[in-house]
Amino acid sequence: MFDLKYIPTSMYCMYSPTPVKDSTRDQLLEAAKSLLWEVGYESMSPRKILERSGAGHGSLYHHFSGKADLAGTALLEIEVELTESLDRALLADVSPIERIRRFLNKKRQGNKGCRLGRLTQEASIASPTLRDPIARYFSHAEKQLTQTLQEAITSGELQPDINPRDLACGLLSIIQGGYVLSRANGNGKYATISARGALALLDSATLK
Amino acid sequence: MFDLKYIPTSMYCMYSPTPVKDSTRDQLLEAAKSLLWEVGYESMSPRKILERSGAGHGSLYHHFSGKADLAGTALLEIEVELTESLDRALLADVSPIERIRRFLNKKRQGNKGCRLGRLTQEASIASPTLRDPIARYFSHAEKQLTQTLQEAITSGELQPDINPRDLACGLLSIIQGGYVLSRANGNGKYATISARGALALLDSATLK
DNA sequence: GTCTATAGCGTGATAGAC
DNA sequence: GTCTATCACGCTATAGAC
Repeated sequence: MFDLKYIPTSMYCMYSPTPVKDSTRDQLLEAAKSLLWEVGYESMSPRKILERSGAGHGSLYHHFSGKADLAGTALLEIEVELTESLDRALLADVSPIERIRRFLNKKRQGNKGCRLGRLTQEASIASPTLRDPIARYFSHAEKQLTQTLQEAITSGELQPDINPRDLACGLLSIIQGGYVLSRANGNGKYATISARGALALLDSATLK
Repeated sequence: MFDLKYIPTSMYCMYSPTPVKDSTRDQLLEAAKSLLWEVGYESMSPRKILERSGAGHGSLYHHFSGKADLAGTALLEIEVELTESLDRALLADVSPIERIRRFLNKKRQGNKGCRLGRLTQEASIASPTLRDPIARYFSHAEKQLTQTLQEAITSGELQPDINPRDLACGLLSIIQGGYVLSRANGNGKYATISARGALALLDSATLK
């Protein structure tokens, strides 16, 4: 049996023409998703979730087994959203290198951090409920970028002596590290500056 | 008057032939430094600090005004240590590009994260006590890397159309992002893989 | 300089009425 | 499905004896 309750909110549209986004459960999820981005998992107290969602104490523990369960469900939705966004950037409607550029040029909120990457430092991600969505997203991103870079080599756009997987990880890291620099310097622009550095390097490895 | 109490432990050797590293205050600092690396600031409770250091409750609040003060002092020491390590890698005893390679090739503990970068996601770094040492380190690193890359361009090692500051931020980001990937994947090797990607890109931007 | 006792507060969850 | 009351616990800090 396929329990509709466990389908991420962002996927409802695939199954229902009128997605119910204003149920108490959904409001709890939206509150959790925004708090995970703003303050992370450990600092996201039930109190804050209830304040932001407008839900009552009873509702949280009725719809979810607890904080970890709510966060895990929220992370599943975030995973879907980020994965869709990544796949859109890498859509094969332009040349492989052009897709990579589109990915690097994405708008990013440096001062807030990556919605998944920022949770990576917390001790609590040792728990599979929290770790799995994060690990799956990065694993998918690595795979898709590697494949796109491999295509770029095959098509003669990129120097053939470059290891596509190493470069894929390097590019993913630049994005994640750009967030770190942004927060360290208290200046969201560092995410953009770092991406620009990556674009320049990529350019010099590109065969004209 | 220059208060010796505020000289980072790692600098004692410069002033005294027999550095006192076993005082209760120093034990508290060492415990805080290791905990900041392992669990971060917010999860570093006074209880854990006292357990690890062997000090008693009274000592903590005698030597420091509280948790924030202790952490701030510990961060000052970490800042000095990381800065020294960076400067050693960039020592001008080899060619500029070779110095950059030495920096990228440093041994790193991917599964633990950067001792300063990992604190970047916590809400508490809004406080200057915690933010300043982190911001100073990254600012210094950006400056030193930029200068080294500029030298590489001047000496004809690096393509002149590359913006040294953008690239400096890109390289710093790759290191920081490598830590993020390592923790996301639960595999410390990603820090090395990302650095390898950076080295390859740098190679292709280097004039042979 | 270190000890013990204690305090106020927030967290994360449970119980049971409605 | 939501409400209020309540709980045990850990956090961070203070007080005052020694």
